[in-house]
Amino acid sequence: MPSVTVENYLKHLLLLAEETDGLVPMGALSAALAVVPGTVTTMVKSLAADGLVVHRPRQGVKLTAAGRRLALGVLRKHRLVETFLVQVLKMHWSAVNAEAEQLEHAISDTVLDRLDALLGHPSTDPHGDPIPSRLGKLHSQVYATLATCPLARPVRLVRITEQSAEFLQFAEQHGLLPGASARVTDRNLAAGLVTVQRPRGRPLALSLAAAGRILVEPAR
Amino acid sequence: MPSVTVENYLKHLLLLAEETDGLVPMGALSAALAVVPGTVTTMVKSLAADGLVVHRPRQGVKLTAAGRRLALGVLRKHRLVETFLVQVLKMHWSAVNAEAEQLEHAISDTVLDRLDALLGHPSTDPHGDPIPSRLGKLHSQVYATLATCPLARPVRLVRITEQSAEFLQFAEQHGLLPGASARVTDRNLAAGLVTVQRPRGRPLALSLAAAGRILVEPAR
DNA sequence: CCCGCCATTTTGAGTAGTCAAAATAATTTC
DNA sequence: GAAATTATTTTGACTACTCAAAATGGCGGG
Repeated sequence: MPSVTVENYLKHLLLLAEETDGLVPMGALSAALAVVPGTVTTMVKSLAADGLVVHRPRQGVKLTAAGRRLALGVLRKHRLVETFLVQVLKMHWSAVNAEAEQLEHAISDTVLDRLDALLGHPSTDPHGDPIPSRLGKLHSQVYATLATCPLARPVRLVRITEQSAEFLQFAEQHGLLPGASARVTDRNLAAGLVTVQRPRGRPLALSLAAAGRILVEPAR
Repeated sequence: MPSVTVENYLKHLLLLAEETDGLVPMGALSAALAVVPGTVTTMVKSLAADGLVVHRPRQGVKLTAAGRRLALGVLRKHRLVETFLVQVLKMHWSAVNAEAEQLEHAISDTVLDRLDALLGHPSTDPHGDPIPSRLGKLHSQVYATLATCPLARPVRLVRITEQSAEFLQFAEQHGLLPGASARVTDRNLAAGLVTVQRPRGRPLALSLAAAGRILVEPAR
């Protein structure tokens, strides 16, 4: 049975792999886990010895098939627990990430399956992030973001890829929830500013970085 | 924040204190936690240094007020989680102890309060064990058991103080659930045997030890 | 009163995970 | 192409928890 620590290394590796697409640099992992780089090196070598990752020294790490399978299991627990906390316990979506961080390591597969059924086998969590299936399929679609979508066209928000409670509260405050409609009216690369327009709302300015965390699809 | 290990030491100490009423011998704790006695000695000394227990060398341990408060918190989580697993997720009561053993260390007070409200603030868990209140009150009543109650009088089962899945399945098989009615028709101390009669059932023989784990109150 | 038994404590050692800081590579800069 | 910067790895040390096995203390039986 993998330890809590191992599960966290694998989970973050999976999350970082989505972005960096290939080898994850040690520094990125170190930052994500909030441990010093030396610790990551040590730990990654032991994960490699267990066949969960491959380590290219001085270059980075990536998951093996076995490591990915484990990581998907943890991610599934995390996102199903989040969904439960919001839908059944009526918690605020900005608070559930921290809670799920703990519970994902304590919940058994048996309990998870019951939870899944209770929730009606949801395919995304409250942030719009896809929930891996029991078999470890992750229907990860490539979406545009508010930083990259066409100007002036109506879009629907599908996913907020940022977990910090502050950001999520800010997003909600301005109606930027999964499912909402909007339109990017202006994008100023030089200033790093994006202006979005919500139906019946005033224009809202976002940093390019923030806009890049909000995934959208064409409306209608 | 106390570690999982510390929480387990304190919880088992609380449970054992109910039985031994006073100082818990090191050996009992060692057996309950499934670690060698030397480990318990070391650990208890460090708990004592933190003011969570008092250690009388060569005699035993007991909780301080601070230790008891923490232990009651853990027990509350354990029993509320068990109740949730049975009532909401419809799990079998013989399986939930093992699950709760894990979850009790991962669930926050916030989530716990919501769970408590969702369940309607129950006062006992599915085994009939009392759930400590949020303030740490444990309405522990003194009950008779099938090994000590008057002969021939109708009684109602209120609580099964044994968590092993095998025992619980056996109990259920014969209708020995909290809430059920029964009558002790015979008690043979020499043979260590108790005979109980359920309404519309055949007489059932139990060991004295098993009978002592089933708490009852006078029916009606 | 001493012997032996049992529970407990001590001692020495191991595992998992972590940090601080020095050593080493790789990459960029000039 | 040497020097400087930055990422990574090594080394040595620490914490929390555990076990095995030897030492100790208390107690009942003779």
